[in-house]
Amino acid sequence: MTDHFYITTPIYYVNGAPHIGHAYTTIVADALARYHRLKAEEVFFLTGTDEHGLKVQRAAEEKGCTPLELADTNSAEFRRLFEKLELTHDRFIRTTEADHRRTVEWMVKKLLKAGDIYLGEYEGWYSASDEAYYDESEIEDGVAIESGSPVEWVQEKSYFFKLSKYTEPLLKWYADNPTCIAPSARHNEVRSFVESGLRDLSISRTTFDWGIPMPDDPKHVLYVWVDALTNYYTAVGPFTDSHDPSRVKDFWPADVHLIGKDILRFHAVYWPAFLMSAGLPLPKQIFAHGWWLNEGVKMSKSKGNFIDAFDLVEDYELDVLRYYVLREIPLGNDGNFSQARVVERNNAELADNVGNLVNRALTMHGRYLDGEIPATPELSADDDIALRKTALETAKAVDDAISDLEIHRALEQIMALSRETNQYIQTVQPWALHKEGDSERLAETLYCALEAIRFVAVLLSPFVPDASGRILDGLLGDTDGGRDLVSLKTWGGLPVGHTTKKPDVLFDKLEAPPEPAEEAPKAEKPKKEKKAKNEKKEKKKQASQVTFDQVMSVELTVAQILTAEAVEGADRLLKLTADVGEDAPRTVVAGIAKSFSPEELVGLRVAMVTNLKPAKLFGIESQAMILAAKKPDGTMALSRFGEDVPVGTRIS
RNA sequence: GGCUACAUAGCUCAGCUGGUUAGAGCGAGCGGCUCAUAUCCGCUAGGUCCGGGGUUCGAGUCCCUGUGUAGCCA
Repeated sequence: MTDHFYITTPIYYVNGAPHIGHAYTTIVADALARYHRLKAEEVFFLTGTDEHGLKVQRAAEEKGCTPLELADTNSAEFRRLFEKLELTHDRFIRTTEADHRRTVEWMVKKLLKAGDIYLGEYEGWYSASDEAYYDESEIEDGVAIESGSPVEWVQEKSYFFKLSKYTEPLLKWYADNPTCIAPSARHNEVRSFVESGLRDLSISRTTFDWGIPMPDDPKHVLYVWVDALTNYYTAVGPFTDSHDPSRVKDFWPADVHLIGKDILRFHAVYWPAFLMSAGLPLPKQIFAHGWWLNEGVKMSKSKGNFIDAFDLVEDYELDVLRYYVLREIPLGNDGNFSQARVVERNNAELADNVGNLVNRALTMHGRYLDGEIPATPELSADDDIALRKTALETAKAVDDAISDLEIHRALEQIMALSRETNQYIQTVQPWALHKEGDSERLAETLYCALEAIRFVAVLLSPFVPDASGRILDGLLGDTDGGRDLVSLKTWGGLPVGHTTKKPDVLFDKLEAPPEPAEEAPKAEKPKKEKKAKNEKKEKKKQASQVTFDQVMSVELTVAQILTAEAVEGADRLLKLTADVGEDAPRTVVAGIAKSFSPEELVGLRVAMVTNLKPAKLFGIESQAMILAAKKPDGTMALSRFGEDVPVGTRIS
């Protein structure tokens, strides 16, 4: 029987532009979906948009269009993004679609039938822009403390769901299924929340009408959660137009609801309670991932520093973007999105490690064996056997890591295999075998290297699909098989006699982004210019080139630091005096106090610019400039000279 | 204020139920190869495992406590 795998992302609220968070969740889900397809499982990957609610209704009023028109427009943006990201969702669901409405109505009727819904009255401080009620303690001066948005006292009839009734069943579910909420810290968090007692949940509103009406009481529309959460059931459920009865059987319950940590409670408490009430099986896992910081700074509406999802697509190759976000942090942790780190990961791991491996191996294969894949060797050499062992173990380790949703670990394992294959080549030295004319051993070693590369490429393909595909195309051409995870159960899957073809450069090396100016205030992110990548690169190149004369116009001198002291009131400045080979020492103010104490500087011989126009800093005239390198972690390093270089020596 | 995590090499982190000289990647230093995208390979890093107390023959690994950070709750 074929295994089935059902993975969902949240549906995204059509209120505002897609940002890195939307892209991230959906890329992760896409990678997992691709992985399971590669295991020959049947996969259903669902994403979509949440389109009802007061905020959309109001925004539409302001724009002078209908809520549906606004939803159409904004939902299309998400679809456009996912198309650009080349995501492989099986359905993009919209809560305004007819089958979803049918499903929600069915769901509410189930809850009614279970006796879990009653009409009550809700009142409280309500913020329309947050679509949330706030507790008295969360209000200050008429605004919600957390979001800063205005609140008003609202009183309305409302239907309630008897959430309180499910306190014990939920606790039992958590206890019986230790991984149903992940990571484990989230499991604890949810459990302790539920242990503290649950209040019934208001599920309808009368203050707006953009939503799915309450069955038999259309004055009420269903408030966000019953509507939105139910989408997961809609997509594989019995009310879709296709009415394929096997689908709900095969795909329900979901294997993973992937979510951001901000909506954990709704998924880990409300949703299972609804399902219990409706008599449906509960999801196998709800996994809450973390958030990205923008260069170390938390993204927020008030700061306006969200990383625009379309900018990401513009700035990076898809493979590189995917690899970075999947590799850099464990799913579940917060992470820091740093351009410098993207470059490091790309250059060190994708380009130098994998890219160069493929290139060197296929070059030798083409040159030494005319690109023809030799007969599968019986392995006898220790090196060969060890490589095979690592390859097979890596495939297993990757599978284990993925089933725990430890994608970063899976990628780490794949990188280790690539690294070991480089080591293998270095050890067996095919070029030497070629020179010696040992064609038998040469064929064996190249076979092993290429087969290991096949493992790397297949394993990498859910995460870095384009480059992996190109490696496999080069290796396998249009021969059958060898491209899926099933083919990695055994070693020796290369098509014997087939002629390989070296792919074009797999991963371009990227240039490190310029360091942000030392003293520049943390301003909003500068508007990104959306030039073609090549054009950008070319520009950078030109800007970074100077003429010989320009270089020579800078007077660089070896100087010895004589004294050093802190500058009062400036935490990164030091006042130095330095012998530059002139009659009198010069005074220099240098911005290196964060990295060096005055004591450790005295006596050092360093490089200084000695014809820089003097400048006053904190009232002290600086008569030269010390050269320092700022490392990625922000600390500084000085160029240093030994005692053998006389003070005052010109550097050129 | 309550609860729950976390605090390990310059950086990012592994270290399961306690047990020989605490690991990886990156960065840095040195050396080697030349098939390769100035790539690759090898060696080197001597880190109070946040501070303090305790349990134990033995603790980074368990307990208590202090400090710091994060999340959830009130």
